[in-house]
Amino acid sequence: MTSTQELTKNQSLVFNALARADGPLSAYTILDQLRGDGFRAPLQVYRALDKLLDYGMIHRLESINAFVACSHPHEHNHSHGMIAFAICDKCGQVSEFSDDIITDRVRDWTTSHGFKQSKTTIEIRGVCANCGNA
Amino acid sequence: MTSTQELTKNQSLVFNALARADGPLSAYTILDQLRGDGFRAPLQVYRALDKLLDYGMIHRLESINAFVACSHPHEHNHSHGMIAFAICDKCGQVSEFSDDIITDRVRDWTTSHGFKQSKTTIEIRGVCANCGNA
DNA sequence: TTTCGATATGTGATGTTATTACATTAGTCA
DNA sequence: TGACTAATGTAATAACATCACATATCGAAA
Ligand SMILES: [Zn+2]
Ligand SMILES: [Zn+2]
Ligand SMILES: [Zn+2]
Ligand SMILES: [Zn+2]
Repeated sequence: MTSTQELTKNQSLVFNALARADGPLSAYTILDQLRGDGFRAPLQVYRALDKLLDYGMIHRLESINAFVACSHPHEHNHSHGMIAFAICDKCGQVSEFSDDIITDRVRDWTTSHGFKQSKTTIEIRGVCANCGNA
Repeated sequence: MTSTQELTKNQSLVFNALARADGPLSAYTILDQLRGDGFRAPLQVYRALDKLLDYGMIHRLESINAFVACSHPHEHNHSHGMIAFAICDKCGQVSEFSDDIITDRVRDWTTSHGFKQSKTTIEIRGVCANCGNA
């Protein structure tokens, strides 16, 4: 499930929309982009997004209700640590990175508190280097 | 601005609704709870929430579209580091903590990338110790 | 005290994001 | 074939959030 080839038609269409975008897209923006391909209802987008999230090919940005293609295209599912996103509020660009020490600190807290973590969101909002130099 | 006394009527009503709740509440849940106090429209809630967020008295949980009273009632605005939330998907309980090392690591990344951070979200979803022992 | 500006409020309409419910279609495997 | 699972199509609805405009409240300046 880590190759674009095995995707269904709708999943491919949604993934390609995200992959060619230069930033995150909302589900309804994707829907509008794919009307020419036969998309008519939000569920067609959301169902594909759910699968792509499962496969680790895209990420959901909780703080802006949008989705972005994973920037590590050949290592889906991020078997390494948890992922952080830096989101520019000016231009919308998203930088994805992971940090082992943050991963460790979060795991330390959860284990010491008996908390079984399933998914962790780290989103840094601000202004990127390009936009800050304006 | 760090005392409940200086709040307006609507702000007090919304804050008290969150303070007496045992977990996060959505804006519309708050609205329903306050209909008896004269609330009729979402904006009455959202405007109060915005102010309370400004004052640091409440937090917004991005991953569940809900709001929670700050669990550090006497140190609003968290002049210390950034805050992380552990959210139990079973019972809804939220634990709030901050970690200087995580704060440092995030700041290291942002400064080295010229990214001016304004607000950082860290939300850990999972199952708390109580619910995990079921 | 009157005037003014800033803040807060009331209300309806609208915009945006996500899910429910049900019917249909397409592939898989006895 | 039949039975099963996954994927899809569609309409309706739910859940979350903001816009636009009118009104009210309060404190400082004149
Ligand atoms: Zn990724
Ligand atoms: Zn930017
Ligand atoms: Zn707090
Ligand atoms: Zn729990």
